[in-house]
Amino acid sequence: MLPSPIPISEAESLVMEPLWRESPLASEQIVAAVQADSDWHEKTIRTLLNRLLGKGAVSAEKDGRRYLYSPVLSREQWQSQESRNLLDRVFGGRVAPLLAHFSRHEKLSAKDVDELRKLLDAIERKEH
Amino acid sequence: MLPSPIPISEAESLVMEPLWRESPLASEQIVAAVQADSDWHEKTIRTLLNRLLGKGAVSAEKDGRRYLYSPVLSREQWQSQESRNLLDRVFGGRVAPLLAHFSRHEKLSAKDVDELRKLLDAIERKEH
DNA sequence: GTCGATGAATTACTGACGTAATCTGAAGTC
DNA sequence: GACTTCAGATTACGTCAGTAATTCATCGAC
Repeated sequence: MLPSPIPISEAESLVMEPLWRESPLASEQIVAAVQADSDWHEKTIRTLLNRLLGKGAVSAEKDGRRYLYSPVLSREQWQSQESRNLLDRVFGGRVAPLLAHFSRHEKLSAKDVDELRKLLDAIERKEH
Repeated sequence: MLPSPIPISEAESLVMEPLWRESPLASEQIVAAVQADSDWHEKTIRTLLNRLLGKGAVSAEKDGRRYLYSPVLSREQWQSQESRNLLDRVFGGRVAPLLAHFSRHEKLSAKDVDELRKLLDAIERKEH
């Protein structure tokens, strides 16, 4: 069974960020890390952390007087959720139109193009 | 100057759908078209249409006793907005990781792969 | 064993969104 | 011209997200 999607908001994803880089972390460390990239109030960050806990997107283990938090939702799972959501909502669930869109509207560097070509090669080799 | 983004909600995008297929349309036609794909109440659809008007995502021109509506935000512009939003929020603004993600996690048909190869060829030819 | 600090839990407020119901004004009907 | 009808405009209401402030519980300091 695929991991059932855990929807998190954009603000919540920014609180996941430090946990995706390193875990477990104490809330104080999370607050510090998030504040390095934003001007959110400590209270705000703790609220978001608690909501993530409520949703099951992070877990907490008691460490003496405080908790240590770890991600349950992985960054990859989240990226999958969000990508699939865009795909379904905006491109009728089909990948090719999305990629065509990107190739038309986003500047792809020569390096991007090269990398993509290698990806395609790898996919074809896998299919045969 | 790029068209400034007009954020619309998911429900609103479903009301744009018939207008993207054909325009202008009277509200009654829009209601009928949306109801073909959903069970929303007529009032709900008209409310969404009005919000879209307020946001400037559609325009209205008087036609006797009623209005005819046309999209201002094109489907392509909307797809661009949403794609860029995903890219920035989830993939740090870089295209390659997004595509790598798709190639790893989404099933691409042989036809998709072929199509993509052609796109890459076209891009390279344009760049030289 | 009381007091303050500090983390966690609870509560709060605003705006947007989903989902309508109600009100209004003009156009057609009798 | 009063009455109905219907499109559009206004108002409503619960929920969730963003952004906190407030309260509670516990642990260490005196």
